[in-house]
This record gives sequence, structure tokens and C-alpha cells, in this order.
Amino acid sequence: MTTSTPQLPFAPGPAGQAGHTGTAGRGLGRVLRPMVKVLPEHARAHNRALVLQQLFHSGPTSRADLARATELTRVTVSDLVAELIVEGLVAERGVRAEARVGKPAKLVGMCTEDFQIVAIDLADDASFRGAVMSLVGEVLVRRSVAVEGRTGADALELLAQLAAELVAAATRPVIGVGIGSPGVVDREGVVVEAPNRDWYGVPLAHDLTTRLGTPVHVANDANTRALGEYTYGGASGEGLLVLIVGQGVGAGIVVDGMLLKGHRDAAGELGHVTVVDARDERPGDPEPVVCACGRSGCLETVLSVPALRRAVEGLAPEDSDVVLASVGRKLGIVLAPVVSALNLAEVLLSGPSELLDGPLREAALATVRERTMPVVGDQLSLRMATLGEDAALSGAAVLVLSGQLGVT
Amino acid sequence: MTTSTPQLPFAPGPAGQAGHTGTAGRGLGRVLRPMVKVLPEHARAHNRALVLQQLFHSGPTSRADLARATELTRVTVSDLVAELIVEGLVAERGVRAEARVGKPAKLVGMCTEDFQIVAIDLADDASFRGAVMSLVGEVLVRRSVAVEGRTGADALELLAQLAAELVAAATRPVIGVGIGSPGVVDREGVVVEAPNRDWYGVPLAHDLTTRLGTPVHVANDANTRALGEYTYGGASGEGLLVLIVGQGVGAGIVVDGMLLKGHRDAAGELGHVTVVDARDERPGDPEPVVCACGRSGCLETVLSVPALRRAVEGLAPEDSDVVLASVGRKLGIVLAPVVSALNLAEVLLSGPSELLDGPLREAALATVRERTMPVVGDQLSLRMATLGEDAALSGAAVLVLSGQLGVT
DNA sequence: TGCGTTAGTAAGGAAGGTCTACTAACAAAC
DNA sequence: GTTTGTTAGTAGACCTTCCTTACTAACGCA
Repeated sequence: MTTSTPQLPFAPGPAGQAGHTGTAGRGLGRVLRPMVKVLPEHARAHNRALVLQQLFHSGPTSRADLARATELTRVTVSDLVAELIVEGLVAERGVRAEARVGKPAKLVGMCTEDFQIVAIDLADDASFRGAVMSLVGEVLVRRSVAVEGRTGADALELLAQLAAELVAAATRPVIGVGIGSPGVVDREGVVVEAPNRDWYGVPLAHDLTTRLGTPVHVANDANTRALGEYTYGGASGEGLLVLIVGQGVGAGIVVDGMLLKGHRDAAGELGHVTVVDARDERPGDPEPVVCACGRSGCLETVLSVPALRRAVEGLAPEDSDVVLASVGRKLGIVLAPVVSALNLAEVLLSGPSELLDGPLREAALATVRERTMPVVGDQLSLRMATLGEDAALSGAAVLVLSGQLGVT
Repeated sequence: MTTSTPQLPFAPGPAGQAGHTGTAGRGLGRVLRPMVKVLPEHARAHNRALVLQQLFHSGPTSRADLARATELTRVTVSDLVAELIVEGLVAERGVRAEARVGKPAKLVGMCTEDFQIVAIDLADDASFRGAVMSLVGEVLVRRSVAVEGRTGADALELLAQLAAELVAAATRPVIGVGIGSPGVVDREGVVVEAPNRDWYGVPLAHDLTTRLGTPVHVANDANTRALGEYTYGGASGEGLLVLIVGQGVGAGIVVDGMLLKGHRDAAGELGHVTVVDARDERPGDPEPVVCACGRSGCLETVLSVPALRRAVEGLAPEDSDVVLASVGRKLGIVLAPVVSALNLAEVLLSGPSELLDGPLREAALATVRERTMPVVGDQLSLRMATLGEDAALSGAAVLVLSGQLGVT
């Protein structure tokens, strides 16, 4: 590809899309993606993370294979690996078993046994659940504390204690602490608002980092769960929405390889979209339930776990199926525009499967398919999440892996 | 912030989120955002684009100010500027007028007059519209050709001729050609499918690049328009959806500073979401219109320009207002879940304002507000797009600026 | 006239990655 | 048993990129 007259530059290359803060354009138009300067040392950090990532996902590998996978030279890979070995993150793992031509390869592998992660899930109103986890996502130690109505600073103190206990309970150095919190959490780990805990503008990540002496990463709990499902749940496609059905309803969305945050960091708030229309009411219908948000007809008023349990309570299986299917249809109506707009490949339901994984799921899928164009709907998969209760913990661990090691 | 025992690394820094193709994880979990190696030269290209971007958006600036804005040193900026001057992209613009202490600053500015861009909009079924544009988005020469039913290779040939003519009509060297095409367009500029043109898997960007000898960038027309509105339309917020109402209905979405592509690159296909429910029908309602996609009740059957014109034809103003408001409500019902899920800040309507910018828009906004939680809906702005017919051309120009110069 | 301030450049150095060339260690063919 | 070809890993020279430090030029102000 040769260009004309004056030697015009090509596209900015791999580093062209980096950064997240900085220079705001004033004069002419606006900046699509704010940029930050990149130094050679940043490139180095990037390449180091690349090697580590390869090692993490593919297990022990020879330096030569790493070079082929990363497209760096063997020399550079050796250098990076040496650095990682000095840091204790990587170690030699003997020679490759298979007999091949040439000098036998010395495998190097990530020291997944030598470090641990602390993960905490604050989604439950009644208790804080935490765990010490291995780098590969296994839960090693569980611990939870009853909240007993604590809010504000008291709840913070309780959380800090739980985190400290878990860090102490770890049998290996802790890389970091990951926390999934309800409410709106910004990119810096500040809990902008979490009404249930009475937290407003709490710089959770920063405060706990200084208090624990260990890096702390915080994200919204639905996003955390989505991250867990995306990373460990065997999601196949590129566009993924994880719908969390619990006390309320929330969602985390991964599109184009990244977690959506949204303007004001409140992406995924699907619980308070209206689904029950006044005009839909038929004579004899139950009165529309008033939602916690003050309005009525919200998705949460029919799809949350309490609402579902109340709706099917004491009903015969057939009747309960009808009720669940009706809720599924409402869900489908809400999902259809989202699935279309984002061209999603998968929607996962996370919550009690005895309620969700039957007529409700089937009706929701059928409704989405009915209401979207075939090329969108037919390729959609709508199924149960695979990770259950520990999705949030896994996701919190991913937060740390990604934030501290650059491994995703 | 000191970390414990072994010297653990910090987050990967500015370059941590780069790249788009490469290594797929196999073993443990999956990669959130595939990474590519970064070399010093890529860092250089990035920093060069950073300087250029600053110059583009802020107009003529001194090297010292550029250094402050980019956080690079004066030395580095001088070096980069020298390179840009050699390439002819930047030139000295005399000294700064204001009298200040110290040595007077020599301003350097981008040579926005010395290069041009060719932009082409294929959205219209009947004709291909193109223009030679300045780097700041002004249309200098317009040219359009009637399609006259041509499809497939014939339509391609027509497009190539138009592009070549426009390149020839430019009075300055052409940086690149930007094209907004209907249908699904992937990241490489391949038109995956565009039924109206009978294009399937046409590598438009690549073919035209070789044919014209000038870099060609192609994107979906709705995305292109969204890009234009985002860059030149004075959009304020971070989450933006531009709804294009024309022969059909489509949308382009900018969230978290990037244009959404979606799994299969079909994000934004809102035209074929069902909005007219069978059970909504009242006695006397008109028969639901069968859509081009074969189903019925699609948004497109009520919101497209032909549908709207047909609906208000011959009606008294009051009656037509009622009809338009009714369509607006349907639009609001579709938008509410999308606005909530993505936490959008703005929705822009692009199309004939005599139809859209009245009861329709007002009803849509009111409906979205009714059906979303206050924190989402109250901050939403739903207004007319400002760029009109030329939005697609502007967006195509942005495609080129971004692709060739790294300027957005 | 002298002093402090600001703009821009020159020279040297540190860090990163590549290329080329080398050694080590093996399988398979002779 | 030796030779040949292949693969793994390392050493050294080189290029690029940016930084730091030190300098000159040009101004306002006292």
C-alpha cells in the first residue's frame, strides 16, 4: 500500500487506542477517545503483561513458543521472562515431555500456587461474603459476616475487618483484593452511590488500599459477576449480557471485548425499566406493585426473586409455569431492544434456577426471537449462568488479575 | 503505595488496553481484550498522533504549550513537530500575538488547507452522494450519481468511478476516502451483507484502496452518521445513540468513548424490533403492516419516513399530532431498555424534522422518562441531530482523520 | 543595564527491542 | 558412530525513543 505525494503516515498502530484520561479537545469537534502519552516503559509493561497472559491462559510454555505466540523475538521474551522470574511470578518447570527434534524446551510457568487473591461480594443485603482464592479461581477459604443492619461508616468498618481477616487467612502473599459492590461504582473504585449501605461518594478502593497495604479494586457487583461469567463461565460469543436476578435485578454487559460502564457508570440498570403497562391491565389483574424506586411496573416488581416466589407461592405446577412464562415474556420484551441495539450473542441468567431455568427462560428466549430480526435473534443464546453464587467472587478475582498483572 | 513481599508489578499503564487481534486464550478462562505487542515505534506513532490531535482540536499552538498539554517534554515535542513539518502536515504560523514575558512563542499549526478528504454516503437507495471535504469538515465539492437500480458489481463500479472522480476533483492531495455504507460492515471495511446493493462479503475498503491508490475506510452508514454527530454535532455526554430515520430505521451508538460494533458487527439494528403487539390492537385499528423483513410490527413499519408520511397524509394538524405522538411513544418504549442498559446521556434523532421534531420527539422523551429510573431518564437528552444530510459525510471524514492521522 | 522568565535546541544517557551470530542439545539418516 | 538438520536459548552490536541537563535567544520589568 503506497500513498501519494507527501509521505503520509499510516494508522497509529497497536498503541493507537490507549489511555483513558487527559486532554480534552476544545476547538474543533471532539475527541473520540482521549489519549495519553505512551513511553517505551509502558510498551515494556504491556509486553510483559502479554507474556504473563499467555502463560496464565496456556499453562507452562517454552520461551520459544511464547515468542511465537506474542510475535516478540525470542530474545525479548527471554528478557521479559527473566524479569518475571526475578519478581517471583514465573518459574522454570523442567523440560517438555514430548520428544521432538532439536534442543529440548525448558518450560516456564506462572507461579499460580505462590500467590493468592482476596475476593469479596457485597451483593447480599444481609451478609458480606468473602474468600481467599487461588490465581486460577478456586475458592480456598470462605468467610462471611452478618451485616445486621449496619450502614455507612459501620458497614465500611465491617468490610475493612473482613478484608483484613481474609488477607491474614491467606497462606501465600496476596496480590490484591477485589470487591463487587452494589450501587454505582466509578472507574477509580469510588462507590458513587449505594443506597442500601448508605454509601455516597465513598472512595472504597483508595481507602482500603491504604488501610490494608494491598491493592484493592472495586466494581459494581453485576459487572463483577458478568466479568466472572465471561472469564470462567465459558461464554462463547463476543457480546454478552449477564442478568442478575436476586433481591433486585441488574445486569453487566461485555461488548467489543470490554465491560460497559456508561455515562455516569450506571450501565446495566435494567431493574427499573417499566414492563407492566397500565393499559395492559385486564379486569381481575392484580394491582401493579409499587417498586422500591417509587414508580410502579418496574421489571424488578415481577422478576426479582422475592417477587417470583410470591407469585408462584402455593400454585400448582401448571399454574406456576404459566405465571413464570408470563414474566419471561415481559423480560423478553425488555431484552429485545437491547439485544438488537448491541447485537448481543449471549444473555445469561444468574439466579435461582428453579425459578429462572424453565418456562421463564424459554418464554424470554422465544419472545426475544419473535421481536428481533432473524439475523439477531436466531444467533442469540439465552441460558443460565454457569457459575452460581461464586460468579461474583470469580469476577472480583478477575478484577485483581486484570488490575495488578494485566492478565484477563 | 508499597506492596508486600515480592516486588509485585503495578497496573500495565497507559498502553495496557491496546490492540484488537491476536492470541486467543485456550486453557484457563478467556481473554477480556486480546492484546498485541507494542514496540517503541508504535509508542512514537501514538505520541505523534497525540500532538497532531492537540493541534487539530486547539488550532495553532506553541511547542511549549503542546508539551504541557501532552505531558511530553519540550524536546520530544520539538522532535515530533519537526517530523510533522517534514511530512507537510504541520507548518509554522508566525509568533503568538499576545505580549508576554519571555521569549515569544512560535506557533505551529496543522496544514488543514493543504489536504482534503473524499467522503461518500451510500445510504440513499437511489443515488450515491459524495463530496470533497476540507480537514475541518467543510464540504468543498459535491457530486452524486443516480444508481438506477444497479446492484452487485455494477453498483461497485459506479462507486469506484464516483470515488475516482472526487479524488480527481480535489484541489489538494487527498488523505483518504471515507465511505458510509448501508448493511453490515466489519472492522476491516468488508461489507458483510448489504441486501439492497446485493453485496455480500465485498472487501470494499481493500479493493478501492488498491484501485484508487488512496487509503479507503468503510463503515456502516448509521455508525458513520453517529460518528459525525458525535464529533461535529456538539454532543455533550459520553453515551450517545443516534437514531437514523430514513427509508428504514437504524442507529449508531457511542459508549465509553468508542463506537459499538457488536458481535457480528451488526450493532444498532433497531429498525426491526417489534413495537406493535398483536394484543395492543383495538377494534378499528389499521391492520399491522408487514415489514420488509417478513415479520410485522417492526419499528420501521411505523417510524420510517415513508411510513410516517403515509400515516399523516391528509390529516388535520391536530390529528397528525396525535398520530406522531403515538409513534413517539412506541419509540420511547423501545428506547427505554437501551437507555437504561447503556446508561446513555443523549439520543439524537436524524431525519426530517417536520415529522420528528415535534409531538413525536416529545412523546418519545416523555415515554423514556416514564419508563426508566429517574437517575437514568432525567439526565437523558433526546433532541434532533444538528448536522442534517451531511452528518454521514462528516462521519466519513472522521473515519479518514481517525484512520490515517489518528486524529479524532 | 541587569534580572527573572519563557521558548526552543543540542548533547549525552538510559531503556527497549531487533538482528545477527553463536552455543547447546536433540532426532534421524548414513 | 558420525554427520546433518532442526530447535532452544543467549550474547553483543545496533537502532529507536524519550528523558535529563545545559545552553542560547528573546522578552518584560525594575
